[in-house]
Amino acid sequence: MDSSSVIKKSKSDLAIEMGRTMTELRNLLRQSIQLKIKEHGINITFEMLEVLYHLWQKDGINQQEIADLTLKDKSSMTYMIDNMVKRDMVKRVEDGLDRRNKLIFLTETGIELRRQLHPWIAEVYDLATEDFELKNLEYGIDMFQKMILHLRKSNPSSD
Amino acid sequence: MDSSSVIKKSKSDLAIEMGRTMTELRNLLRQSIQLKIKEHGINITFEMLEVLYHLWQKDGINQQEIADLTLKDKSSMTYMIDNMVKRDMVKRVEDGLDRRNKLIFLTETGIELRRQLHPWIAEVYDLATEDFELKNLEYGIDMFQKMILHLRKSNPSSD
DNA sequence: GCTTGATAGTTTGATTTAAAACTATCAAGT
DNA sequence: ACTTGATAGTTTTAAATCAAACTATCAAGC
Repeated sequence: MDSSSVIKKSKSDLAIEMGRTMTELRNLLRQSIQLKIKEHGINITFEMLEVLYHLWQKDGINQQEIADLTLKDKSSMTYMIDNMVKRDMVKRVEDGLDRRNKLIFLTETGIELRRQLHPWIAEVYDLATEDFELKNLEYGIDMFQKMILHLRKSNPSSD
Repeated sequence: MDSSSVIKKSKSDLAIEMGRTMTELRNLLRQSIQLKIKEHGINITFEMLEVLYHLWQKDGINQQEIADLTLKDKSSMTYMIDNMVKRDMVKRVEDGLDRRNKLIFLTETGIELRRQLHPWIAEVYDLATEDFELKNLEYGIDMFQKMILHLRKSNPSSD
């Protein structure tokens, strides 16, 4: 275990390695899902799918809320929603109660897409976590959230 | 543990949640490091730093290898290296042994940057992993690599 | 009511990214 | 030598990204 033939890595080396592995996994997940979408000849990007995913769970939220959920800037969201409106997946509706808001609702097309796409997403994630226990995943999530807390503590500006 | 008052999440729900947390952490790491760079008035992006990081460990590799290490497309690397050459951090050298390759070497400036930047990177990662044991990190890396293996198995094209 | 600060969305500009089509080069088998 | 397939790099194009400056609206306190 501590044999001299094994190169010893420092904690920050390991942390950097974990960051890299994390990115590799995320790229691969995107790639796998995008491949599956393409195989079925659907004209939609991975990023749009991320937005749809949240709308399927809660329809009629505003752009800022979607931006928070997808961890993107609100200006990116203007661009994204524009694009999704063009492709008739969602529609913008003025909020009568607060006229600053534009509420985003799924169109029939957007609702219909769920039937096709949701199983594929689940399939990819299930494949990735094939031989995992629930508690493995919980452990991972917990570790990340701890790291996020540490970083936020020293950099409170970051929401 | 299995109380009816607790909402039960499926494995793929948890996997998706982990994906989100992962992205949040990555954004935050980038943000923290970029802030630190900016505080010290250095004109360099996080992405360039990632390239430098690998060159500091092994100088004189080709663009494709850097792309693999940083998990980016080779066309992104053309753009990136162009930019870094302009800022005199690296130089392109034709490989006499294989004329397809352009070997990337650090300039004096690029070497010098290590002294300043490396401690900051380590500092951010150390902060993030403050109260972690080495084995926590190893556990996380191991979990990611398993997931990557599963995905690659079913999608061998993805290098 | 009016001011002040916060919030939602947009626009603009610059950067980063990947996919696809392309050129050049190498390497292996015939 | 010659073909064939693989590999490295570039160019082009379309998406996606964020920061900063801007408009419109709300909400709280005076």
